[in-house]
Amino acid sequence: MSPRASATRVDRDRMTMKPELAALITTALEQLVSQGVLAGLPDAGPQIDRPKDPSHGDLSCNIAMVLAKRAGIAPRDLATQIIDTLPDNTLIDRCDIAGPGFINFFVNASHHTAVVRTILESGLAYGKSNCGAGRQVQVEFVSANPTGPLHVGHGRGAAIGDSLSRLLEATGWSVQREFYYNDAGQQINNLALSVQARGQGKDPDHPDWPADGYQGGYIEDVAAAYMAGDSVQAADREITGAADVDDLDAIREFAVACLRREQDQDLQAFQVVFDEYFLESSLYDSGAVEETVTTLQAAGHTFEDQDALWLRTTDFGDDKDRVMRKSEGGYTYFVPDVAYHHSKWQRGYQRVINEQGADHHSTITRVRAGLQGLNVGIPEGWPEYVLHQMVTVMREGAEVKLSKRTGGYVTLRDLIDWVGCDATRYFLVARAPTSQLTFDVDLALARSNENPVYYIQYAHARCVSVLRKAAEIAGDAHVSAGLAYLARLDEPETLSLAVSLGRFPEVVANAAERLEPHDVANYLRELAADFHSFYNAHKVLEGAPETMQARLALVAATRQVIASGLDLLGVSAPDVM
RNA sequence: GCGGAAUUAGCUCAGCUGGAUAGAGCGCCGGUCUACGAAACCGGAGGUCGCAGGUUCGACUCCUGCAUUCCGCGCCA
Repeated sequence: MSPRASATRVDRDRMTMKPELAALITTALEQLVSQGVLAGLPDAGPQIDRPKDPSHGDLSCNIAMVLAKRAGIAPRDLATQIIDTLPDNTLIDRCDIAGPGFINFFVNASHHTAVVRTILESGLAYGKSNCGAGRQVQVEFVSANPTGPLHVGHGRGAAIGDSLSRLLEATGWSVQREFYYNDAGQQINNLALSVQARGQGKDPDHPDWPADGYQGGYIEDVAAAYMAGDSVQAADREITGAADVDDLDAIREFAVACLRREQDQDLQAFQVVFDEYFLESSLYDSGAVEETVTTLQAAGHTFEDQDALWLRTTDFGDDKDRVMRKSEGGYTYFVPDVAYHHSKWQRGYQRVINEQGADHHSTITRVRAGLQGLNVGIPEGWPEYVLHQMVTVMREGAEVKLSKRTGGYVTLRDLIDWVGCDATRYFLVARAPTSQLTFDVDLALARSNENPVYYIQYAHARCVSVLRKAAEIAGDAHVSAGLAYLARLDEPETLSLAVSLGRFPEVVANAAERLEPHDVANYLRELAADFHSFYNAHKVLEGAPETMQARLALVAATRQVIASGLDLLGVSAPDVM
């Protein structure tokens, strides 16, 4: 286990009752060692799980089965000895030995409900941790070419990348969000030629239409604006159309600005904000591309063949060598890619995560190989990658393949227009990145519990509604008063909700460590279900005042956790729906 | 052909980095509102975790092979 992973584990466990139990078990094991029953302690601490089946207790431990062989004792016998040796404590009410040798622990109910106080006292800090310890991490995502509107795949990247960033921030990392902007290279020429052709009144059926031209309707809009002399204000530039159909440079600049502006607006509507847009063109301007080539040459990793310059990427695990400089003199895309990642390293990011579509997966080996070839001390597995699979869009039972704006692919803007920002973000982030995603537009619009976004948001709105009603009677006093009566929270549905609330810090830490934001989405679905069950089983605003106040505190804590969890996904937590 | 990802209920998907009788939602069947928000809740039926081996106290999870699907595989980006 790496030092980092080990630090993470300790940090995560500190926030739950797991470490308390782990400490008790470790004490017992030490005792057994001193008695000569065990030869030594295990390398890692005892593994403690939350059983799925309630009859197996609140926590369980497999340590007896792990140590049985080495100790020469039957697992169940060893389990008995461990239980008998456990120090006195208030955490565990009782424990069982089950199956082949599991030790099942039943936690005292007060430890479950105590989390309500913790949540209300910590507020927004509940669920956060500090295993990042303020270290820097860069997350690069979206990085779309400025040749058209963002498509649904970019949307998935935006949702995952931004949520990852939020998770890392919540676990103590200092995150920089970066968008790599491919504003140089052949595809930009194709863009300029396409706009020019439209400016000349040609359409894609015209015999002189550029070979790799972009055919979408948005090209016509750009051409019309350029010829009309419109001004375009994008985040990093303002350009006025020169209206000269022969000036390809002016067209290029104008078109890039137009599409940059459109992407900016899409991302704004999606509530995703970047700290830095890194321009590919700057790598040429600064000489970084040239420098990359000469460094790789000096390091002896290149060779010339058929008038081209090659990098021996096979030295670093690639299946074949790659061309760096084409025989006609230009560089392949992979050279600026290496220069770009080198710049990340030079900027001091010892940890970098690239969120990309899985269709780019073959560049990973190449980029890493190029970075190794530079021989500047970059670790082999640097940078990290999170790859997401394709997205298909379904509507009324059929796949949607056409979009008005592009003439082809469905855009992120289409999705936002159809179902709103919240539902779009939730659905795009709620599935494991490695699985292909079917985005069902009708499902995202449904207002029932088949739609998890509304299901979770509805739970939040319900909490707010109850709290509002209680406040009309006695202000906020009820909630704080309830902390004195948490022992009243003793029904199964109520305890189950409290247990779920207590899991939140583990879920956040684990999702951040595994770089899997969908864990949070799944957790929120379960938490909302627990809340709805509790809500239907027990009237909050009725019964004994002490019970009511305790339940109000529980509701306030639930509201807090749902809001925090939704925020990690970039989804709003409405008070009313 | 090579590389990557996937394969779990009729459908869409989880499965906590090896644990106990594999879970949700939808759909299907049956219940619950003169209402703290029914956008909700409760119950039922539904599975050979693609197939075959292996590793071990224990495999949906790890390893090997096979099958199927998707994505890449240019001196394009």
